Amino acid sequence: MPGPSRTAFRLSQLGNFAAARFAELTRSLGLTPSDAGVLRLLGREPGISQRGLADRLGAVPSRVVVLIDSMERRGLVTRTRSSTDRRTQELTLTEQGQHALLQLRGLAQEHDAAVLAPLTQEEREQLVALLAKLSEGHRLDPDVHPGYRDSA
Amino acid sequence: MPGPSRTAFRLSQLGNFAAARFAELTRSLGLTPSDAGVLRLLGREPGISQRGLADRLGAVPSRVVVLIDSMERRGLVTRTRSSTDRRTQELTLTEQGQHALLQLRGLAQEHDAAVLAPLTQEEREQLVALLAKLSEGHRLDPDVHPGYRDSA
DNA sequence: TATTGTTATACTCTATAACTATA
DNA sequence: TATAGTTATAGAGTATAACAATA
Repeated sequence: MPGPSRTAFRLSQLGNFAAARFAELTRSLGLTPSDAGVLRLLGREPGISQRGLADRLGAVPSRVVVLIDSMERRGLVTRTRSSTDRRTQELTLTEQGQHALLQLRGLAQEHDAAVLAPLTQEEREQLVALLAKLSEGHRLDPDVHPGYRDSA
Repeated sequence: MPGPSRTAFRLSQLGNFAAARFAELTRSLGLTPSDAGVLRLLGREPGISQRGLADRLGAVPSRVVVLIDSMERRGLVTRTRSSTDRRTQELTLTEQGQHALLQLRGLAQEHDAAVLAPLTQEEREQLVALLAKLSEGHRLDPDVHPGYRDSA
């Protein structure tokens, strides 16, 4: 009666649970999950263009415009025209943006602990290894969480 | 440099990946992920009311109305007024709905195999056990995939 | 001509609130 | 008075398409 084929379902269900909890935490910093994704990426690739960001996020350029509009308004990122190609905007984190990123990383650790709480230390290590292997097998970008998109 | 606190992120990323792939499969049956959730639940609890379905899904009653409207139009479910309480609608799968549910289960198995492909048989069993423990620890409903909702 | 970013617009999904009918 | 279901409406989030500036 337990039935086969429940593992992917469970994975997806737990992933959704974890994402929802994390979204809640980000909101406590005044951020949306999308904001958090941009902060993470800009922390790793400062100076990236909007087009580059769109490609990394798997988003459409117009989506990046409204996203960056909002984050710029809130003082998290700055746009500066590239001197070598004046069509492109170079995106960088402000000090406030870097501060938000640090806070975010702190929350991510608490979040991790909360999500993994039901497991023993040994089980956590097993899980880490298994998820890493799955991620690599499916060629998922370690820095990007699509958050919604179809996988096509 | 690898940094801590990436497990929940990975879980969420992989869950999203799995959900997106499955959504793609359901579309090949002409179903949305929401449809799939209703089919699963109605398969297990035939005759449930719209209110009961809303509670199980964690959705609002008006959401169930449009969902069932659409599925009824497509011949997947029927509404029948309860004879004991004529306010409530009893929801049941049509033959076509049951057929769709069977197809869905077949797809779920293929999906499972594809998602778990990077792992050995032993690793898969480990993963199943770990995810089950996590699910139980967080009291997730084994039949319901919220798909979006905040976890509050 | 092609590309970056922008704007205007529309679509999808979901929720809130007001309403009807039964209880 | 309370509950099941419905309708009408609005909001958030995202995409598509037309456009301006620059290459």
